[in-house]
Amino acid sequence: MSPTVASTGRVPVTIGAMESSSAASGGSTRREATRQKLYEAAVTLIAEQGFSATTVDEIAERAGVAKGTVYYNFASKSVLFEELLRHGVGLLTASLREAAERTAAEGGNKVDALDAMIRAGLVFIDRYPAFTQLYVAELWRTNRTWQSTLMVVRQQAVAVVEDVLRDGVAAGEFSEEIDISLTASALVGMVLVAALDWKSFQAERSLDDVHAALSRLLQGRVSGCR
Amino acid sequence: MSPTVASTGRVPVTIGAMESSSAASGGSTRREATRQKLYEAAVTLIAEQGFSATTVDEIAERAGVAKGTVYYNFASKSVLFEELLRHGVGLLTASLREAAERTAAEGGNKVDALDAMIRAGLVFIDRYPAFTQLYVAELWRTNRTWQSTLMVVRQQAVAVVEDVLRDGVAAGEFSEEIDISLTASALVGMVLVAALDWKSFQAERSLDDVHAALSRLLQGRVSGCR
DNA sequence: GAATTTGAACTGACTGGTCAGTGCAAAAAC
DNA sequence: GTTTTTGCACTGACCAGTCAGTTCAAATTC
Repeated sequence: MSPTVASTGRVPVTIGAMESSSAASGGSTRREATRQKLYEAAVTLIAEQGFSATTVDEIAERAGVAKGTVYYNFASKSVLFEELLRHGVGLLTASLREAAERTAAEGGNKVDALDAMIRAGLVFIDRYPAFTQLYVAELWRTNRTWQSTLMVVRQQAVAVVEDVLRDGVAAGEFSEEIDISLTASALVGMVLVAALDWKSFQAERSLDDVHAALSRLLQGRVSGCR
Repeated sequence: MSPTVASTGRVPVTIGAMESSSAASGGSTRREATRQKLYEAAVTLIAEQGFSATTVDEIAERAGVAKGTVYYNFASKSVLFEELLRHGVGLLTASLREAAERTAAEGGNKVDALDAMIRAGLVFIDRYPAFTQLYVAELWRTNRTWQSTLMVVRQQAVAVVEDVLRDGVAAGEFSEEIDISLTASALVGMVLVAALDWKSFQAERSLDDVHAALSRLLQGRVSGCR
């Protein structure tokens, strides 16, 4: 699973191994490896500086690859970015869905499922902080070429949360009066911002600390609970 | 309060009137007016495209001003941006603090104060969506010239929420076990993301709808409340 | 199994264009 | 007459994308 990367002492910001056309055949693993390196280089640079401020030369240099290679592997700078987005959000939604299904299999209720998804979200952000940062920075922008990609990808992620809320209402666990989509957004925001603040400003805290704080908030154990 | 803007049919994205050195003296209002126009132009363009992708020529053009005027009024493109940030967050914190103080004066408890601040946050985002968007996009970035400005400004805003939480714990209204800073971050995130999603993807909803959904979440009336 | 061919992968110098910031003389506003 | 704005030409740096050429491992031929 972990990619075979050259010996940079950098923090692993891997966006996971890509399995696509070359799964069964022992075929072009080389190409996948360079694409992976480019993803890793691009994700941190763009998270730090933004898309426009990051040059293709920088990405190539950090990936340890010539500029031409970038264009051999991706049609353009924004295509590279779009594929990075799609790939990263794919990992996130898979992880969220897995968390929800796991609690269901273990006989947990829907609050447990939400709680497990919060943890899965935190684990994801803990592992891929740069990706998360970049995602948040681009999500609400308009007028950009990858806008449609972003919309699709956002909907995938939010839908997982919405599904759990819907099931919870159907099962009588949540009030019928909750607004599914607004509540889902709010929950996502809660996790996203708390986690980014955690990573940026108090990195010394443990994941369990953050999870505990968010759980408390979710279960209304902060504000009295009438 | 509402600025005297030229006759563009554009949505008012004003960042409020600036009172600084020219408060008492009836002095150079003219200069302030062009600065205001530049803020308005810059905030929407940067929100849409990002800082680096926005050119000074564009800003000048949208403000209906010559390029030279931009540099007559601001030392550089990033100085313009920094002052925009400081100014906008100043408005936000003032509004949050005012909401908290108003409920206190009316004899409300701390949950009421939080609720009022949620509403104040929503009202702010409703009025200045572009500013909010731009703020979120930049907040967690590192390695940029205005990083320190951003940190200061963030701390101001979060501190208002933290103060209310601290008071609530002291008054025995909130559990002693809550983590002040993490909870504050989470609450801010809840409002921020829900509101941005509202403005971006379901602009037809009313502010009251959004407020109601967030209130419910705050008071734990979503997840059973045991 | 040595010699030769093939082609996917990669390279990096180069091009055409863009943009932040400057300089300044003249006009307008106050 | 001072402050502010205008218009516009100019510079130097920077950058996305191109392309002719290189590399090398595997396939093919003899």
